[in-house]
Amino acid sequence: MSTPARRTGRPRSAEADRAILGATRAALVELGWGKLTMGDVAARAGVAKTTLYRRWAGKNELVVDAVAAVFDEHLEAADHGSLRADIEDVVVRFATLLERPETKTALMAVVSEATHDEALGARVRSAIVDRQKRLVLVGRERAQLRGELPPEEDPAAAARNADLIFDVIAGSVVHRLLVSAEPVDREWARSFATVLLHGLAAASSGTGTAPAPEPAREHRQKPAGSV
Amino acid sequence: MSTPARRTGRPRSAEADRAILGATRAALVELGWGKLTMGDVAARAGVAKTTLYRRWAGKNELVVDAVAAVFDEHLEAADHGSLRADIEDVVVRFATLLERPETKTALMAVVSEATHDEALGARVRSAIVDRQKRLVLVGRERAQLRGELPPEEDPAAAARNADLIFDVIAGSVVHRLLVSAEPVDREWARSFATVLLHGLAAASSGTGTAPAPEPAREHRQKPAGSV
Amino acid sequence: MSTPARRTGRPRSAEADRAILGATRAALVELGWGKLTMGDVAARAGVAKTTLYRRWAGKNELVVDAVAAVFDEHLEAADHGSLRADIEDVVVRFATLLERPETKTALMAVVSEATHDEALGARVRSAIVDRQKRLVLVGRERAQLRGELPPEEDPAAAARNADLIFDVIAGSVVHRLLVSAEPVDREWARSFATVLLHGLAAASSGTGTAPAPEPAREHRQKPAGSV
Amino acid sequence: MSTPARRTGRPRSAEADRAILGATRAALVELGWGKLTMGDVAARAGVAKTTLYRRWAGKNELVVDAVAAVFDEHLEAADHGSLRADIEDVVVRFATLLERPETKTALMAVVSEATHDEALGARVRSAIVDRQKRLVLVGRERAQLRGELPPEEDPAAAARNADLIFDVIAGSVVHRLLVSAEPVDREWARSFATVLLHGLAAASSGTGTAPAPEPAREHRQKPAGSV
DNA sequence: AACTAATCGAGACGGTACGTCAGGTCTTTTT
DNA sequence: AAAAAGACCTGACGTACCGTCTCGATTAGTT
Repeated sequence: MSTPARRTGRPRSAEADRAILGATRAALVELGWGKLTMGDVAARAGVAKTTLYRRWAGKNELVVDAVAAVFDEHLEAADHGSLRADIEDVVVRFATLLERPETKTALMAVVSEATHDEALGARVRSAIVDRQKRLVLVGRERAQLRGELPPEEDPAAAARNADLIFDVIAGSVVHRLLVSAEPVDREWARSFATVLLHGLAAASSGTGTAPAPEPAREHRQKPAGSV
Repeated sequence: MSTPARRTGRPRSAEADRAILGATRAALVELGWGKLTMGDVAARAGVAKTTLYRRWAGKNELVVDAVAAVFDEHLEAADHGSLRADIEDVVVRFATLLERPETKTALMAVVSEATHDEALGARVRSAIVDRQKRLVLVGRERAQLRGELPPEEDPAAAARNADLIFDVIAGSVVHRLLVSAEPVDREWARSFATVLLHGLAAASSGTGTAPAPEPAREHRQKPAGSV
Repeated sequence: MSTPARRTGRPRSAEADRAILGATRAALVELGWGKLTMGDVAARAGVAKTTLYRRWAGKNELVVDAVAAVFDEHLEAADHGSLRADIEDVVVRFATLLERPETKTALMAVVSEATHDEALGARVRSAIVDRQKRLVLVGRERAQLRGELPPEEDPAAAARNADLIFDVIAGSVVHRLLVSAEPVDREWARSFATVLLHGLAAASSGTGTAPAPEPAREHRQKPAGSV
Repeated sequence: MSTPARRTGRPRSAEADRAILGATRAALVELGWGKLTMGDVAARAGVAKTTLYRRWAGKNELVVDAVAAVFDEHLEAADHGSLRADIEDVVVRFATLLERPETKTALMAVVSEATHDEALGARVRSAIVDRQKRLVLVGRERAQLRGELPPEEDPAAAARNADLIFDVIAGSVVHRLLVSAEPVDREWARSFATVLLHGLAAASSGTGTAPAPEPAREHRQKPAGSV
């Protein structure tokens, strides 16, 4: 039933697929996105260039698949007993993953290409991004079961909310690591979790207004320019 | 005294610099990062390729400078009377900027390259990223003057905090737009501001612990769409 | 046994070879050596530059081969019934060949380059020069059969002699045409043949001494150093 | 009358001229014609490129002048007591000159360029070639004084004859050295002189016919391939 | 002694060609 | 039919020289 109508001729080597993806990751580590070439990957995999192009449309597609596998392997959401712990954990996990040399460049490069190639964008989202979003959903559900967050009522709102949270988490970590080029350590993760936790609570409680921020009585004598 | 030791030989044409950066931006709009070539930029600027290479080491460096000018022009922090309004405004401004065709790809591409070229990374930060960080500092100060946020006590903590906030804002917007490929509209800006506002309050007050999250009793009366 | 180990992969296009050499000759005619560029040749031949470089190391090598073909086509030694007629004929033929626009510059340019590129020199000799030397050998043999010249006894001396004669003929014609820039017409050919014919007779007869040159009666009263 | 209307302004440095020509020769030795660049010559001479172009139109003109000086220095016709000795001597002298690395390439290169630049051709002839022709004239006159050659009667024929002899001598030596790439040693010079001497005698005596070449009795049974 | 005009060094400039490299396609033989 | 091998076209790369063009700084000769 699943076997897709066995065709005539020599079947594609499954071995080759593995070798190619492996070679791609290895090349990414050694050379980075920019210097990685199809010819080089083919040579590393002990495969002809033709074989590569028979399976992937180009460099972008190949790299997306090669990197997707790495993401799949390393993103699991363990239950740490509290929402804060779960957030901190997922932040650190994601950061660790992004610090691997093969993902570091590849992700940004592929995202960059995706800005003018809608098909590639879709592939990136389905193969890499969306599977991470699952973590947010799982984490929220756990928090709700624990009573740390209120249950959802409107499914659409819930989805929007999850998207927002996901963009905040993933975006912040990526920006910290790849743009600011600063480490995501335990301390940063804790600070970030603090911000997020309070934001989350407010968003979930529907508070559309600013919190009464600790009366903040008389700081106004503070001179400008203090930054 | 300031004149930087007037050297011998024909001085570099300032005109050329302007023409090249302009041509680079034009080419970015028309072709995007990937299709932009040094030869094309030179031709558009009415300049020899060598003149380009005499001033910039390569495509990356050139694009960083060209894009930096755009950022400089469009990032100003107007005072909107409240921290929430200021946040929403900066988010929308930044998103608008990122949606321009010349910045869209260019930024990510350059960040991607910067992951294996430290000098380029430094250039990106000093020419583009750090100047945006100013907005965060200005906004915070205003909020403090308004009494919306408490004054800083530990300068180091203040700096760390500003960095965090900056990564959260910039990262979230970038991720939303370029990775998730969803629009940053007024509504999203509002939701994001809500999250950030509460997180900010908590972070500023030094609350390292989870908020007593509004005992989560009765959120259910809240209508949907609240994020 | 002769088949040179038929290899795998796409074989080189013989068509391309022909097109390239043809294009090179055409370009030489139109532009001359100096203005001929690899890119232009490739374009004329409807071939990629890389294909050119895959087969020839550079302009020099390419031109040698292209010119060699012309020489091959146009140098044949017809039997004109006498040594004098044969010499005159070969001189005129060679001159005609050298006056063709594609050979004119090309030959000297390549020789010039060969003075500091031994491999190129060897190529020039094997592809162009040595095949002309054949004409000398054939002509001498015919003359010997006719009884115009004595047979050779020492093979080594014979070879040396042929080399000498060849250098004299080729060198004189080249110098007349390309250095002195005077035409090689029937009259010049006749004068040259006269000189060579007598010299040949003396050299062949082994006469190492000057001929008794028409007693040369009494010019010696003329004072020396008059110039 | 000779002073060319002394103009105002700073006069050209005679020192520079010397330095440039010297540097050109040095560069020719080290790099050969092809790799010699104007910029390099200027640098070696400690002079700006502008200074070079103010005095010479280009590489060709510069090299012609640089090489001409070398020829001038080294070509003198000493009287060796006999026509044969004079011929051998001039052949060896010329060969020695042509074997110098700076003349070797330069001469052919310049001749090659001259084939499509008439002005350059004229310059080459007046600066280099024609001054060598003098040697032929001097040698012939001496030989006539010695009684080795008959005096000239028709001045036009005499000039034609001198041109022929000159092309034969210079051409043969150049061809031997630069095309055949064989040495011009004493032995070769002797063989060449033998050929020329007899040819000269015949040409001078107006003998337009072949010599009776030593009856050449019965060599015809000689098998082919003897060369 | 001041003026004038050409030269000098330095080096940037617009060009042209170089030879190389990667992307992707096509053709051949082998499996 | 798919695979390995490798030639092919396209197009950009970054470099090297070309010959020209500013510059500011020297030099003579002229006023």
